Amino acid sequence: MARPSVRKERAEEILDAFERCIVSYGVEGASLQRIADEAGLARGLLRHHLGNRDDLIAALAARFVRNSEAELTAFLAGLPARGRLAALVEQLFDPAYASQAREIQVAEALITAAQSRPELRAVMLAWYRGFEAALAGELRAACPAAPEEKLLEVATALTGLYLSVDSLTPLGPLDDVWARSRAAALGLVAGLDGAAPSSEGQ
Amino acid sequence: MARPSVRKERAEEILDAFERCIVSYGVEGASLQRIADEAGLARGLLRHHLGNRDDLIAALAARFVRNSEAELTAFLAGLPARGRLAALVEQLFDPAYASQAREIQVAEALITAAQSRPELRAVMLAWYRGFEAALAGELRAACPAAPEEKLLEVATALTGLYLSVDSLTPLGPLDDVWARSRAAALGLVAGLDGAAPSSEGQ
DNA sequence: AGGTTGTTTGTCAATTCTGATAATCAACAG
DNA sequence: CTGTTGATTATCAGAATTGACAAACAACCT
Repeated sequence: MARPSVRKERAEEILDAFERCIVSYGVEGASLQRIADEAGLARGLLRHHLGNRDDLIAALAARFVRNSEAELTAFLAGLPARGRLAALVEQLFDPAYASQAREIQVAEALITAAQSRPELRAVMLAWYRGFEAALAGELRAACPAAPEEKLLEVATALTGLYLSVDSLTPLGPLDDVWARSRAAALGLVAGLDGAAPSSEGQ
Repeated sequence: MARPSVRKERAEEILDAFERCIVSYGVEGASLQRIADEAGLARGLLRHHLGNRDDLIAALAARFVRNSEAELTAFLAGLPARGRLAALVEQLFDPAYASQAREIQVAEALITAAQSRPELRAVMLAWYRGFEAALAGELRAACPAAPEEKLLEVATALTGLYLSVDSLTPLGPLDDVWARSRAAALGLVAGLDGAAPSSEGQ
């Protein structure tokens, strides 16, 4: 019938640019003009493809949750069967693997924005709970003998450490913080199967 | 000479309002108008008392570090001699004591802003390092037998958990996250003088 | 070619934000 | 009371932001 649509691609590019701006300026500091410049598009196209500012934020949050859950699933699926938990922590706290650092900074920005945008609250809370639950699931599978509350405790702690270490990236490399967070995370995981740690050390 | 000055008080009120706006909208989303409304003052007075926007941010960051360090010192000084570390963790992760939650959210916002405002980077990095070092000092005094790297590891982890749990407050109460973070923190501290840790160096 | 649909550019007005200055008001000293 | 200094209000112009619309343009179909 008519001209093929690039709407999907453009929408992705715009949301990518939005994320880059959010990392630098926060949600409320990312103006439409900045986003358009960052995406290399005219500002009017943002409106054409995704709507006004609120629509953009809603679209970003929706895509963020969708992609984040997919990445997490893929990440967990890629873990080896043996030494699984160690590998999980190892990669989670590897600054080289931290291409996801931007994702986490976006998450933090969206959580902050939830303070003045209640419609984001449920979305981001569900995201957080999903992340926590996914880690808890891994821990549960690897340490079936550990008490449930202990599993949740470690899952919460791993999530928290992961969030915080990524949120510090604007301050610089901080390799020692990454290393110590990883060491602490390994210690927490090792404490799950008590005196019989399946695989420790690196 | 002349009329007594309220500059100090006004400056404090303005910076308080600035902090409240930052918690809701982030540093770049806190416009001068919003700050003025929040403080109940005319926008012109912000300029009169503290200068332009950059001056305000600089003043806020300076006050934040100053106050935060003073509060931390007072907090540590108020800890009991016996069961000191347990009390420290207990209060650090007590949502009731979380009047400091706003302070931490301000810290996170300033760290985010450091991405686009390099002059904040050194300030906030020093703040973070100071917090970490203060905790490490407490741990060192309480567990002189523990290896230094282990002390730093736990100090980093406690700091990270504390930052992350506060950064989630926009999502709601999350009492379980507080409780589990506290439990994990207590576990980390207990591991310091427990069985000889096979600390894998880095 | 002609028509249809999607894309891009340009422009518009309304609002907000920022920096700056001038004028007004309030407290106090002499 | 009068002058000085600080606090407050009022106002201004320039820039940025946002939402909205219209016209030009490009790709594809019949």
